[in-house]
Amino acid sequence: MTRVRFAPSPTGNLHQGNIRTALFNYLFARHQGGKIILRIEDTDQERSQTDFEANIFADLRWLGFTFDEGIQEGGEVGPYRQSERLDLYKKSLEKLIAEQKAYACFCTADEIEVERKRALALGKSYRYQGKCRILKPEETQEKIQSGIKPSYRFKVDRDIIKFQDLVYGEKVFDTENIGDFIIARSSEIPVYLFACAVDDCLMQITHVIRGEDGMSNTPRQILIQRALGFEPPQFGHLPLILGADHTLLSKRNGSTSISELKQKGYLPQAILNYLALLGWSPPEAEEILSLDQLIQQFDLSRVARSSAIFDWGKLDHINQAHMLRMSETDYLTFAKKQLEGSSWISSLSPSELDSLLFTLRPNIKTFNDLSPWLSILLVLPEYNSEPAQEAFSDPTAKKVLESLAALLQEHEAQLKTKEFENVMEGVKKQTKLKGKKLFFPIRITLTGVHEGPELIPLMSALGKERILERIQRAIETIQHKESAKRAV
RNA sequence: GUCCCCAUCGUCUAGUGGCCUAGGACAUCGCCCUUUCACGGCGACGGCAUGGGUUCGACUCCCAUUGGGGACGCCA
Repeated sequence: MTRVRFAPSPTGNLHQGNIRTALFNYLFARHQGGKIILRIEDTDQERSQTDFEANIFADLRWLGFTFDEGIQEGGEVGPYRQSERLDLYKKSLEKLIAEQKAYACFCTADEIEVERKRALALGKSYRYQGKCRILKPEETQEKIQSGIKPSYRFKVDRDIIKFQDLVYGEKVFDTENIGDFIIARSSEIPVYLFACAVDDCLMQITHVIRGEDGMSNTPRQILIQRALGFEPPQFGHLPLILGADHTLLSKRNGSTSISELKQKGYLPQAILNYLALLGWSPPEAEEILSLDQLIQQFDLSRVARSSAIFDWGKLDHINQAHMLRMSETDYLTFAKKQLEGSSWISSLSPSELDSLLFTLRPNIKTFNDLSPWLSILLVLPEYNSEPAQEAFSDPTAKKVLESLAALLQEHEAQLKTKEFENVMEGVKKQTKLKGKKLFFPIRITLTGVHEGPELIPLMSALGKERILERIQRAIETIQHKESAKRAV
C-alpha cells in the first residue's frame, strides 16, 4: 500500500512551493489508490504557532485536498503532531545512544559558530570536527551530572550512501562530506531531520516526495533510519520553483500565501492546475485540467528535473480558462463570495448584479478584476481620458448619442436584450454609421474607457436609466467643449 | 569556497539516436469573426549554452567549459 505524507511546519502560511509539494504527493497517492497523511512538524517551538496550523488546515481544505490520516482525520499511527510524539523520539534517541550510534555533545552554539566561520573562510565546507565524539563515558556522565545540557549528535562513519531517486535516478553520497550532525537539541527536543526520519518509518511512509532542497538531507535520514533498523522509504525530489529573479521563491520575489492567492481572486482548481504544470507535463496536449484529471494523468516519470520560474501571466490564463468553464451557478457563487463586503452587493438588485457579473465574465482573468470593472460600469465616467477626448471630438459622436437617447425614450423602463439590439439597429439607420464610429462613442459614454464587455449585454445589464444619465452627461461634456472651442 | 543538481523559444514544457526543417502552452505582434473592445479562430515572431568526442547519423549518449540553482543551523 502506497503511503505518502505532506508535512508542513506551522511556522508560516502555505505558499506556492508548499502546495506544489502537497499537490504532487496528493496526485501520486490518489493516482495509485494509496493513502496520504497530513503531519504537522512543530518541533521548532519558538516559531511554531497554532494560528498557522489552523490556517494550514483551512488552506488545504479550500484548495480541495482531503487527507486519509491526520490530526483531524485520526489514524492508527498517530499522534500526527510531532510535538505530541516526543516520547517516541526519545526512545529512538536512547536506542542510538545505547548502541553508540549517537553521542552527547557539549560544544556550545557559539563555539560551533566560530568553527564554521573559520572553515568557510578557508573555503572548506563545514563539518563538525568530532570533539565530543571521543569523550569517555565517565566524562560525559560527569558533565551531565554537573548540569550541562548536551545536544546529541549522530555518529557518521565513512560510507557510501546510494539510493534510487524517483525523479533524479541513482544518487550517490560520500559521508565524508557529512559531519556528525545534531539530532536532538539540548532542550531534548529533536530536530527536524531526526523527527522526520523517525516518523516516516513509524508512520510506514513508502514514498517521500519533497523539494530538491531536501536532497542533501536524504543521506542523513537514510543513515538515521538504517541505524534504527528501519528500511528507508523511497525518495523522490521535485525541481524547485523559482521567482522572477531566478532564485528560490521567497517573500521577496513572489512567494504568495494561499490566502493571498484567494484574495487575489484565483480559483483553487486553477492554482492546482498551474502548479501541476510547474515541473510536470501531461501526456496529452490539453493543459487545462481538473483535479480529477490531474490525478488520472499524474506520473512521477513525467516530472522534470530542472527548476521552473513561477509565471503570474500563465496563472492568470489558466484561471480565466477555469472561470470560463465553470457552471453559471458556480461562477456566480464564487464571484459573490469574492465581492462580499463590497458596496456593489448592497447597491444593486440581485438580478442587476447577476447580469453585470455575467457580462463581465469574458473580460476578467481573476475574480479580483470584478470590482474595478463594476466601478467603471457603475460610477459616472469623467470623460477626461484620452480615448474619451478622441471619441467626443468626432462630430458624429453627438448625433449617435442623441439618436440613441431618443430611441431609448420610446421604450418602457425595462428593455430586453432583443430590444436593445433593435434600438442599436435604429441608431445605425438614423445616423448611417456603423462599426467603430457607431460603437466607440457609446462605449466611451457608458464606461469612459475604450475596452470592456460586449456592448449589447452591457447595455441591458446597465439598464435604460443609467444609460440615459450617461448620455446626458456625455452630451453636456461635448457641448461644453464645443463652446470652449468657439470662445477661442 | 565545498558538495549536490540543472541546462530546448522571454516563461512553462514535448522530445529517451534517424519520425525534428524541434511540437504545444503563456506572453508579444498580425489577420479573421463580432456593425466595437474582450471571448473565439487562424497565423507570425522566437529556442536545442559552447567545445570536444561516440556513431553511418545527435536536441537526444559521454567528457570538459560556461552559465544558473540548491544545500552546507541546537530552521524546517
